[in-house]
Amino acid sequence: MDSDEEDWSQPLGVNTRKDVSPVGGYIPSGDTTRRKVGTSLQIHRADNHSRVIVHIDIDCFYAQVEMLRNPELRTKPLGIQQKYIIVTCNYVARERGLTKLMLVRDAKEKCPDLVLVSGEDLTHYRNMSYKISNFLQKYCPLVERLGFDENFLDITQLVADRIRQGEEEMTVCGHLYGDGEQEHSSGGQCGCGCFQRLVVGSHLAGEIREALQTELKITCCAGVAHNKLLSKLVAGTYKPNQQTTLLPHMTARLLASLNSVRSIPGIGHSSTKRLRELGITTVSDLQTADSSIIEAEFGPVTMETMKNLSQGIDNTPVVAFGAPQTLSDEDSFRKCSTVSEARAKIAQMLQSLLSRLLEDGRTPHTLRVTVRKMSEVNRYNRESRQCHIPASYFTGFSSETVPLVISKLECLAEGLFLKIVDVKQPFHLTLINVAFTNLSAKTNTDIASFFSHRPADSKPDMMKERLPNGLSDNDVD
DNA sequence: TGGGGTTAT
DNA sequence: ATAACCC
Repeated sequence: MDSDEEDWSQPLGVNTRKDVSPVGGYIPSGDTTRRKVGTSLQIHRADNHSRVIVHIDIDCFYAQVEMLRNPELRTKPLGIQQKYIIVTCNYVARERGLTKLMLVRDAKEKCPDLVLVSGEDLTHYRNMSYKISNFLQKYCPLVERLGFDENFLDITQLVADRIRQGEEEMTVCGHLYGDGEQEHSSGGQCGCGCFQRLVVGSHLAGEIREALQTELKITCCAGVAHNKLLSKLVAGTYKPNQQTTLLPHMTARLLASLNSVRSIPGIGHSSTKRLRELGITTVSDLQTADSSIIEAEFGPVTMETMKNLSQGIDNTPVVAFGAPQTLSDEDSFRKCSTVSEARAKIAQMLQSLLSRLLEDGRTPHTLRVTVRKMSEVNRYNRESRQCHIPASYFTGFSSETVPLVISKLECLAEGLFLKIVDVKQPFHLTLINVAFTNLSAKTNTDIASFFSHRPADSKPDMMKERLPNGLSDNDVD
């Protein structure tokens, strides 16, 4: 009966090792087994087909949110504008040749009747984004967010349950990657049961997408595969509002369809540049490149990760999302060159951040200010300073005390700002970011009021308020 | 390009 | 504090 069942919760294969990403949050990697063969070290990468992963990619997310807010926009070409670019647009606009991250000028030229909606305030998008992730979590406990509009679901357990209940599907729900091409080569059976798992997974994905459509009025694309990398890559095969399933034997085909190593999630701008200097530009280049050449440039861990990615191997787990670790607000502009200007922008951002904090319920223990300075050469240069926020700032935090808290935080933020910018010299800023981090678990208001209603002298020494006193509160963490 | 996020060093 | 990475 259960002979086909596998223990998916335990790492499979031998010599399982959790690789540490060299940098960034998303460089997946696979398990490897090293074997001495003569004098050379052969590396065998183990592909793991035991999981079923779904990647959910909301169609032109910001545009969908705005069309829900104002249904009249549905039939019109719609662009979501941030500063002078269209960050995304609906499909009516795409049929007119508009693309993501297009300059407003170019977009208006292509499509004079384009309707523009400002998307600089992310409040509605953020709210809908969490609505969607929480909705998905009701179906599948293991949901990982990637940005505001993408989610990974590990539905391995759900699939196993269905198969145990006797479900036997013969055809996929939605598209099958590579279907319609010649050489089906034995129908893709791999002998480990992954075919049945992925087919059942495609039906679960279909049901989840259907529910998302009827209950939240949101359409999306989905990719179903045996790991995160492939589920994400295959999700975009048919757009919009469609889903695609990849069987392991078509992996090479999917990877061959990519133009550049840059198309692999996890290989970003910097790695692409460094690979190019090694003469590696295509995924095929990376697959066949000499491992020692890559290792010399990136080190052994990243080399293995990249080699694995180039072959569609990715054993990184889906990590359940939680409350965000950062609450930030930023604004970019052509020029900010006076302290009062900066002060006003920072005050504005603190305002909106505090309402978000109020909703969140947690209290931050660190404040960070980041600035982008104008530079002749178009460099990526941001500088930041952070400081501790005394816990007293947020004791008894409520909508009534917001103005008080803001004024204190403005002082902290200005202190940080002055550490980055020498305001005695002329300066030219193009961006300011204010962030709260180090968010503590929901602070129990009862505990706070318990202490604040006692006579001051009955407080334990450590709980006594330390009012802002010179620089003591402005010390770096 | 913008207004967010994450993790690693 | 910065530098990667993701959207």
